[in-house]
Amino acid sequence: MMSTADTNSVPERKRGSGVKMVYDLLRDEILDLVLPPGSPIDEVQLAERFKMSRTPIREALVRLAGEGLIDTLPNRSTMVSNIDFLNMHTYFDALVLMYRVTTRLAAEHHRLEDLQVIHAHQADFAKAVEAQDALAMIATNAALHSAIAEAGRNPYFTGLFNRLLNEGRRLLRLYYQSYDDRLPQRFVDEHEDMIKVIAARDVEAADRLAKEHAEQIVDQIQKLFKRGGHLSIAL
Amino acid sequence: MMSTADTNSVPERKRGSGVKMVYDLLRDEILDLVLPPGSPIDEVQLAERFKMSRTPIREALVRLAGEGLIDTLPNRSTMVSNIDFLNMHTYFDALVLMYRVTTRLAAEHHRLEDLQVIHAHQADFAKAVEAQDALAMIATNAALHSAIAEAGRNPYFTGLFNRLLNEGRRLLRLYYQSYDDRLPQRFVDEHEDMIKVIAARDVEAADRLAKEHAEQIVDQIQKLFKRGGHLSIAL
DNA sequence: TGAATTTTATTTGTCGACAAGAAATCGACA
DNA sequence: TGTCGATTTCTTGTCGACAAATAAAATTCA
Repeated sequence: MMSTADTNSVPERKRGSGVKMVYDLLRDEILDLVLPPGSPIDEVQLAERFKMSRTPIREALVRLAGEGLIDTLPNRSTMVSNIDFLNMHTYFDALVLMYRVTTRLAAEHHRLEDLQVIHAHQADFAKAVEAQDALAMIATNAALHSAIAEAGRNPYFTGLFNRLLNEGRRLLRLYYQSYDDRLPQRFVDEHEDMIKVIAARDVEAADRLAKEHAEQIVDQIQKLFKRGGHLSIAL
Repeated sequence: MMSTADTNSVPERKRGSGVKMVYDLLRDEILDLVLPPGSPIDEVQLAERFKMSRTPIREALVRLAGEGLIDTLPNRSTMVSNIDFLNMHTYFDALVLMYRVTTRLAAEHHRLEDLQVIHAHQADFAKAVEAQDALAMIATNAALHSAIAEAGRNPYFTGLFNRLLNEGRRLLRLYYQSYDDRLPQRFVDEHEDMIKVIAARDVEAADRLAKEHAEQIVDQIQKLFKRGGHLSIAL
């Protein structure tokens, strides 16, 4: 009865925290491509891994399915959902529009305290670029734009936009991975300009810069696809 | 071994159908205000009502919570979420934009078969208006705009838009209930015009008409709020 | 009487087990 | 040997029961 010595590390989780833990972790692993599209999700395996029953695992999976991050074959299996490369332009159309609308609204409705938050995120992004840390760039870039959206004070748009950023996070990850050092510096400057016009409450300029910023990103990614032909990801 | 004769009335549901049934029904009851905001949702009660375990009930509730239709107080209770009257203008901003963008895209990308579907929904809507059936008007109007969005062929926008339509369905219901007979005829005409310019692939006109259509609705609802002061709904 | 504290009650979160469904495996027959 | 059918296996969906957390009720004490 001694091998239980290490098993003593029973997590001792609190009551409602199990699902959130599983949800957050799976979500991150999916969005960071640790679990590439098509990876099978096994409930029992997860249950063992987290030392809990299948019930909370299941709840986390239902949530992930609700966000389209996993696909569930009835009675059969569940797996990480595919990245839809074919309809990718539709995603970018949506992303560009949301970039524009959130930035525009931020110029209209931001308050002073918002600018501080935005500046902080921008600093984080610049730091990530300088450190050439692709993963950090993704996270801080998303955080920055999310903060801008928050400043626009429209919960429907922010919810929408965050959802879109998440759905695209896997794509963006590919992008940042390929151009992992040189180009992002341009983003820092573009962000700087956007923040300036937001602070100046110049709505039209904000709209224009956001559009250019977004379309530049889209261009780069599409160039990437043309060059690479296809990507080193299991579909 | 025959007293099971009456027990024979077991629903005999199929395996995966329970959650969908509960989800659909609760969703409809919430959106149609049969369950007004604030109504408590009792798991055991639902379990008895549908003669099933709490597990599938719970899964349905998790989904509904994911769509924001119910709020869950940890360890305590779950209830139908409130309609946010304070930030309503933010909802309308989002709705107007989505009306515009989906209609515009429909003008750009629709195919012949889409028009038939759209026309069918428009006929349904006209019929509902003629019959002065408020509930049918809501359903058919949503179906029409949803079909237009589908014709735009951008799944991100259609998903977003449908979500928005659902979130606003409770509000729209109030609207249609008050102006339950005269005004909607105008919508029939406006819809007719919108469909015409979509068919003609006149993108700019589609955008303009959608904007006017949406803003007219918003105007009417806001007039309603000014007149009524507040609404006969338990917050 | 009123406030603080213990007790009870109700509802949720979690568990282990069982049954149904579908694919994979095996076997019979042509 | 190939095909069809039965069987096995493996995963999911559902169930009933228990434990934790919180609110309400009851009790104690000043």
